[in-house]
Amino acid sequence: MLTADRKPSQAQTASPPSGEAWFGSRLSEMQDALRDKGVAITRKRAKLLEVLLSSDRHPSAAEIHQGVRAFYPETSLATIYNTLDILKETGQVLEIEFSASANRYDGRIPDSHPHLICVKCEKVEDMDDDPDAPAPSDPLARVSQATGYHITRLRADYYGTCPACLSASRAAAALPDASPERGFA
Amino acid sequence: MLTADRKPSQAQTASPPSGEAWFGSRLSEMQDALRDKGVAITRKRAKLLEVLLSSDRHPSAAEIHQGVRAFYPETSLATIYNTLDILKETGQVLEIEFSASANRYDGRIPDSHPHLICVKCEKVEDMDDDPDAPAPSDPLARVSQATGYHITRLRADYYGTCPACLSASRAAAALPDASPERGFA
DNA sequence: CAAGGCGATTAGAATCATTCTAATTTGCTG
DNA sequence: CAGCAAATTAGAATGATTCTAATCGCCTTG
Repeated sequence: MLTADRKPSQAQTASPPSGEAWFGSRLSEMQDALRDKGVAITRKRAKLLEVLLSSDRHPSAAEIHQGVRAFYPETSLATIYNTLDILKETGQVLEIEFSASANRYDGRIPDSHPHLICVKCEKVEDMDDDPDAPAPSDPLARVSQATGYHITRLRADYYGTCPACLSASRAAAALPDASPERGFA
Repeated sequence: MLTADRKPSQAQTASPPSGEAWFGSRLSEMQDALRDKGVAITRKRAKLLEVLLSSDRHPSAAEIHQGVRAFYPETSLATIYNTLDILKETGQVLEIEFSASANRYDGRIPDSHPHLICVKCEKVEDMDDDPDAPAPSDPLARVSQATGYHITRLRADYYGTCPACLSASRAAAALPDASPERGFA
């Protein structure tokens, strides 16, 4: 089956595999990743991780900022973005991009996965897509039916390096200091 | 099979079903949609459609602006965004959102579909995913293998209205002028 | 315990895509 | 040709994100 995070009333939640030791283990994973990267885990950064994992609403940078500020009022937004960048680099956080509003962050399931996004209230939910579902048919209809959402749009994008850029960077590896690299995260 | 738009050298292209009458028919579709919406198809708007369909690189608003300006130098960016909004509303254009850089637009295949996005050169290509492919297994590996890209991330998001907002708007329909609606496009 | 060093943090400025605003122009329709 | 609504414009406003340069805090070493 295919499920969306629901209010307590509903059955399966997608995000936390089960709802217990999960928090602690994700937290250590993230901390380990930071340590491996060689950056310090300061109190503010630790709190940021906590806020990120505690929220089930895929918070924005500003929301995380507020959460950290509740404990360390002197925290600047720059610190949030800074730490979020590091977490992105280490694959510990998934950035859900929007152009018209603020990005949202998912620290619970850092791997690529589908989301359910309400275009009205801006809720962002994790989604589980079950491999052994019946008929693939129309994904929009299938997801609508399974989640109770009225799905109108699917966004599926693969990010990577194109063949041309791959060979360009291979060439650059030989004689360093070559072509300009612009690009998406 | 699964293919990406390639330079002339390569085989299948994903976007134009075949490469002939396609342009004209897409153009009429878009124009019809605008007419149905009751908005005028001015010379600038007509040129915008042309620019959008001529480009195979998923242009940004600024790039479209330049393209239209080549013919009507007095065109303002506001007109571009304005028309793009109408096209989005009518489902004639697909917006590919980025937060760190400008959005990109796809007028060739306005329906939801996956894209291949090079994180280095920022190229955006349409992708065809074939239903009768062999093993689903790891989508990243599969797409990498099929396209020559080095795929590192998949973004799959479903957009729609959540159950709560659905019932809220049904209620609002009864007694109009109710709850604030914020939301994504 | 002092000095040095370096990463973390900060406030605020800068950037940049997008949206808004208010005024002007355009192109009908009668 | 008058009148009107839609289209268009320049420029200001917004808002998320990034950058900058200065300060701070903490750890190590002498």
